[in-house]
Amino acid sequence: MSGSVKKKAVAKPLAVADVSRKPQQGRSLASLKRMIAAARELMLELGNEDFTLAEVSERGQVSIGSIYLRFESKDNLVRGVIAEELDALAKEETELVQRLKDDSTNLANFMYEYVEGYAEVLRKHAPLLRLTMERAEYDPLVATPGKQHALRAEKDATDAMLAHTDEFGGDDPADNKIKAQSSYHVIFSTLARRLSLGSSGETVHAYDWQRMKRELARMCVAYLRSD
Amino acid sequence: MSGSVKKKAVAKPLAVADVSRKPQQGRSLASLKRMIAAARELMLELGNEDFTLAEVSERGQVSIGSIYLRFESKDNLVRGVIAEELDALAKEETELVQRLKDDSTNLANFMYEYVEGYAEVLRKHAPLLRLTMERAEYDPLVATPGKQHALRAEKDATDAMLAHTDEFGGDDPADNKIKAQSSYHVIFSTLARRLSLGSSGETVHAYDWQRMKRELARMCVAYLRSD
Amino acid sequence: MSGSVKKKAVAKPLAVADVSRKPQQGRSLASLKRMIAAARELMLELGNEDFTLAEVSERGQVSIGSIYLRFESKDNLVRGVIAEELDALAKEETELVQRLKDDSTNLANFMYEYVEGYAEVLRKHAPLLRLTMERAEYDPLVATPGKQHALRAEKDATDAMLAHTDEFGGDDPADNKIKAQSSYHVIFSTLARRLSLGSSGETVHAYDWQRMKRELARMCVAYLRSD
Amino acid sequence: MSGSVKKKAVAKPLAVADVSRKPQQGRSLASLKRMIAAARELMLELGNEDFTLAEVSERGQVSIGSIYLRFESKDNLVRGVIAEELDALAKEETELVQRLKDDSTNLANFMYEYVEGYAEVLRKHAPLLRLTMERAEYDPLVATPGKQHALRAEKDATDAMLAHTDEFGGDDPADNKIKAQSSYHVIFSTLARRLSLGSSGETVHAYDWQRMKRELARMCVAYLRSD
DNA sequence: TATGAATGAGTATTCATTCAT
DNA sequence: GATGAATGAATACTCATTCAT
Repeated sequence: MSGSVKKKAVAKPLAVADVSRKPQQGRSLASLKRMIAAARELMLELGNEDFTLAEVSERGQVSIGSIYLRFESKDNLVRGVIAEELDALAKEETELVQRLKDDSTNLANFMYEYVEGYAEVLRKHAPLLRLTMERAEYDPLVATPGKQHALRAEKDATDAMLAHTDEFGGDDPADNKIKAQSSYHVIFSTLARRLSLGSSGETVHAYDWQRMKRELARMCVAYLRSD
Repeated sequence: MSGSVKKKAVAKPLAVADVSRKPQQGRSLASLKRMIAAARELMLELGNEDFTLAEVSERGQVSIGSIYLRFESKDNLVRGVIAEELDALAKEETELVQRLKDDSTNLANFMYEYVEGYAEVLRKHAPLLRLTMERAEYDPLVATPGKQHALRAEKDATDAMLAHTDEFGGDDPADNKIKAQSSYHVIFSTLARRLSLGSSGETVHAYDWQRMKRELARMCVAYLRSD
Repeated sequence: MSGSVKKKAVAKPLAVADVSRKPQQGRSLASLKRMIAAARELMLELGNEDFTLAEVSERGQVSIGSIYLRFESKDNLVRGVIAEELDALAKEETELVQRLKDDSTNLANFMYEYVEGYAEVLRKHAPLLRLTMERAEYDPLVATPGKQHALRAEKDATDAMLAHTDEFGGDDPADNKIKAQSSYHVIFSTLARRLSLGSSGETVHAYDWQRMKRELARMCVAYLRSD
Repeated sequence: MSGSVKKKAVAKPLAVADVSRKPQQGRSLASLKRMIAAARELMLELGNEDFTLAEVSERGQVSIGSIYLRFESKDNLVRGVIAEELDALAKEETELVQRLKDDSTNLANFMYEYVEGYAEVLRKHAPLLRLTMERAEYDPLVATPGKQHALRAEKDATDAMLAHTDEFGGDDPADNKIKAQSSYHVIFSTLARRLSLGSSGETVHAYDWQRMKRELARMCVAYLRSD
C-alpha cells in the first residue's frame, strides 16, 4: 500500500464526503459508520496502514466489497477516518476560542484559559492527530487540508490574543502580531510534543502536565508584556 | 516487518555496538560501514522501513548474508543506523553547551547563542531525527535510549541556564529550575516542530526560521527574568 | 467466470431464444436489445469475457438485475450475442448461394463469384466470428451449434458446386463430392485465417486480399477440373 | 492478469532466454525446467492464463518465489513456455524442408511429401500452437516473434517449391512465386484449421485427416501445373 | 417486474529470513 | 567467514451473483 502513495503524486481531495463515494442514508449510513469506526480503532491499535481490510471487515461487520463500495481504496478509507477527525477538531478549536473571547477580560486570564482549554482539546484528539501528522508526511491529500486547518487555527488564536493588544509590551503593531504568532506556535509545539504528537522519545519526564500548561501561559504572558 | 515489531514487545538493546554482532576490524569494518551508510541513505529516501535488504545489498555492495552476519534482523540494522545518529547528535549537543558555558557572560547572551546553536545542530540532524522519533513511537528499543538521550540533553542545557541564576526573576531555587526546564522544552519543541520532526502539516508558514529563533530566545529571556 | 465454464461440462442450449429467458415484447424487448448490443460492443472492445456486467449495465442503460432477469448467467449473455451473430451469418450465406445458383452458368464463373462473395460475408462478420471460435474452444454450448452451422454451410456450398459436375475432371461421383468438400474447406480455412479468425500471428504478409481471393478460385477451378 | 497485458503496449522481447532471468546451470536449471513443464501442462489443461502460480508451484515442486526469481511475471512465464515451443517447431520445419529438398525429385512427389510431413509437424505442436496464436492476438511480445517465425516458414517452403519451377504451368516468374505462396498459405491454413489451431467449431467432420492431406497436395499440384 | 447494494471467494506479487555451498 | 538462491506467508482489490425493497 505505502508504495502506491509514498513518494508518488496523488490527486484527490479530502474531507469526509470527498473520499467516501456517495451520500449515505439508513442502513448504508450505519454500515459506513461501522467501517470507519473499525478502521479508526485498528489505526490506533496498529498504526496508520498496518491493518488489513479483512480486519476492518470482521470488526466492523461489513463485507470487503462494501468497503470498496464506499471507498476507492484502502488509502481513501484511511483518509476518511482522518477527515472526520480533523472536522471534529476544528469544531472544538473554534468553540474554545469563541467561548474565551466572550469570557476573558484580560490578557493573563485569556492565556491561562486558552492554554488550559487548548491542551485538553489536543489531548482528546492526540492519538489520531499523531497518525494524521505521520501520514501528512508522505500523503499530499492529507497534508494539504492539514495545512489549511493549521492556518485557520493559528488565525483564530492570534486574533483572540490581539484583542488584548493594550496589554502588550511594545507598541509596534507588526511586532505585536509576531509576538502573538510566536506565542501560538510555542504553545502548540510544546503541547503537541508533550502529547507525543511528534514523538514519544522524551515524553516521560517527571515534569508534569499541569505544571507545563501553567508555565507555558506564564511564559507567553511575560513575553507578550515585554519590551 | 512492521508487524513483528509494532505494538509488540521486543527485547534487544541499542547503541551502535549493541545491535551489531561483533567488534569489527579491517575489511569487515569497511563492509559494516558500507551497509550502514546504504541503509541510512535508503531510510532517508524511502522511509524508516520502506526499503528492502536487497537494496541495501546492492547499494552497499555487501551480500545479504553479510548483513545477517552483523545484524540479527532488518530491525536491528535500522536501530544501528539510529544509534549512530544519536551518538553523533549527543556529541554535538555537549560540545555546544560546553563552548557557550565558557563564552557567554550574561543570560540574554547565552539564550540567544544557545537557541541559535541548538537550532543548527537539530537542523543538521533533522532528517534522521524524524525517523528516530517516528520509530520510537512503536519500538521500545529506540524509545528507551532516546529518552535517556533527551534527559541528558535537558540536564546539560538547564545546568547552563542555571549558571545565570542571579539574573532570574524570582528567588525560589525550585521555581528557577522549573523555569529552566520549561525554557528548554519550549525551545526544543518549537524548533523540532519547525524542522518537521513531528509533522509537516503546519510547517510552511511565511513565518520564518531566523525570526523564530530570535523570538524563542526573546520569549525565554522575558520568562526567566519575570516575577 | 472462466473457471466455471472452461474445461467443464455445461448443460445449457443455445440459439437466441434458448439462452434468453422469455419471449420479449415492448419495453422488455427494447431493454433486451440494449443489453445485447452493449455486451456485443464490449466483447469486441475487450474480448469474449473481459468485460463486467457493471459495464453492460451502464452502457446499455439496464440494471444488473434486468440482465439476470433475461439471462441465467453472464455466460449465457455472451452466448446470446453469439447466437444472434450466427443467425445473421447463416442468413447471408444462404442468400449468397441462392443468388449464385441462379446467376452463374459455368464452374469457373461460380467459383470466382462464390469466393468473392463468401470472402465479403466472412469479412463483415469476422470480429464476432473470431470470438465465437475462441469461445467454442472451451464452451460446448457454443461449439455444438457452431458445428451444425458449419455443416449446413458446407452442404449449401458443395451442392452448388456439384451443380456443375459436368465440368469436373474425373467421372467418379464419390470423388466429385470429395473435391467439392475439399474446395469448400480450403476456401473457408484460407479466408478465415487471412481474416484472423484463427490467429493474427502470420496475418501481415504483403500478399494481399484481392490476389488471395483470385488465386483461391483459380486453385479450386484447376483442382475440380483436374484428372 | 489479462488486464495488465491485453490492450496495452508492452515492450519486451521473446525467445526462451529473453523472458527468463539468467543463464541456468545444475540444480537451478532443473528447477527452471520443472516450472516450465508444469506451466506448460497447466496451460494445456486450463488455458493460456487460467492457471494459478500456486498450481505451478505445487505441480512443479518449486516455490512461488523461485518462479519470480526466473520470470519477471506470470505473463513472462507463459511467454517462456511459448518461446520454447516456437523454437522446437522452427527446428522441425527446417529439418523437414531440408530433407525433402534432397529426397524429392519431382513437384508432385515433393508436394505430397511436404503436406504429409508438415501436417505431422503441426499436429505434434498443435495444442501449444493454439495457445500461442490465441495469445498473439493481444500480446505483442508473442505476436512479433510469431510473425517472424511464420515468414521464415513461408520462405523455406516456397523456396523448395520453386526448385521445381520447370514443372509449373505458366512461365511468368512473378506468377510462379504467387502460386507458391498461395499454395503454402492454403496448406497451412487448411491444416491449421483442421488441427483446431484457429477454432474447433467445424472440426469434427467425417471428412478425414488422411484424405484431407491427399486432396490438399492434389489441389496444389493441379494449381501449380495449371495455365 | 425492476433495481442496485451487498457479498466474499480468489490471486499475483513482495521480501525478510534461512542455509547449502 | 561469505554468499545469494530458495522459501512461502501475507494482502489489496475485482466482480459474478443474490435478494431485500
